[in-house]
Amino acid sequence: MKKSAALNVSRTLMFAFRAQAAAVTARLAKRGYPDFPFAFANVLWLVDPEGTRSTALAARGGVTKQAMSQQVKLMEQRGYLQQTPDATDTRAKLVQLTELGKAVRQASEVIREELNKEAARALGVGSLRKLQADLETIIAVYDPGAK
Amino acid sequence: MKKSAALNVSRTLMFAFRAQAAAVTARLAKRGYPDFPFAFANVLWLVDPEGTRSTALAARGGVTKQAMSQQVKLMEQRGYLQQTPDATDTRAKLVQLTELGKAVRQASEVIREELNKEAARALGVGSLRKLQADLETIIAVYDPGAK
DNA sequence: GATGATAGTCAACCGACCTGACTATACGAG
DNA sequence: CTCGTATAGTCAGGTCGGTTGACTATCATC
Repeated sequence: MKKSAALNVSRTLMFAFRAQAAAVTARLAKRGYPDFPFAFANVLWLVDPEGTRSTALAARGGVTKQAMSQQVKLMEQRGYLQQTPDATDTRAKLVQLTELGKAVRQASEVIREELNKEAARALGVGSLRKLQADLETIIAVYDPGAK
Repeated sequence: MKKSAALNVSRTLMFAFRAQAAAVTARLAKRGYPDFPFAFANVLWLVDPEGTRSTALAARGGVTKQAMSQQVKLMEQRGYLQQTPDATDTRAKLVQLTELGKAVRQASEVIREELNKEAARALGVGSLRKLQADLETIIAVYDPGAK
């Protein structure tokens, strides 16, 4: 009757997340950006071209503004981001990608596509799309209040 | 043409993982085990009835033996686990669930089933199974060397 | 112009992991 | 039997990514 491996989405999800994060950092390293933590890549993906307030980044990233502001500071120190005052609000700063930041982001986009492609090769494009959609459904089910 | 939301399994995976972890801890709290971190639950699931060496737990959990041994120590302090010498090897200890540990594990099993059921309701059982299988495929693709 | 929301910072802390160095026991040659 | 190597586990110290709480400065509104 082979019930297939016990249904444990929890564990699988965790390992999938880890594997994926590890793959991204490994490949970034291979492309000339070693010591570029996965969390940095995450932030990179949240910044939009005109620049974004760190508060907004925090919201998008699902973390506190303090956490995000710390990451931003680190990434600024390392030259991936810069902050410029927001013309429309003296309190606010716009977080923007530096040239270096844009380069890493570019690389990370390529990597993401690579990974997508490899996943699609293993699963089929349809399945991959469905995977993402189903994950989103699950997020909604598990965490009705979240972003 | 609605390309549907950009294919970004990475992000989705992360949020799914977070949502799921949050759901588990929240429900454990609701069942009378507050302050029971998700990581504890993870360890709980790894221990088998006869007891398991912490090294083996580490391997199953995908972490170093030091990390696992620290978790085990914490959980022992809180009364969820106990360690007894392994008769077959003086160096080794067998990690076992205490009564309390068994109770929490029981609760966590129930919760896991709840979550599975809710996910299955939203997706259909077939999709849920496929989701898990596809995630496993992806793990294999992204992290060829891992467990 | 007082009042309350919002942008961001500072400081302290924590959880979960890591590496490196170590001790004690086990075990398979020789 | 003992010697070298492998294995079980600990200790110490550090890192990374996040948290909460308290605060300042600016904005927006009534």
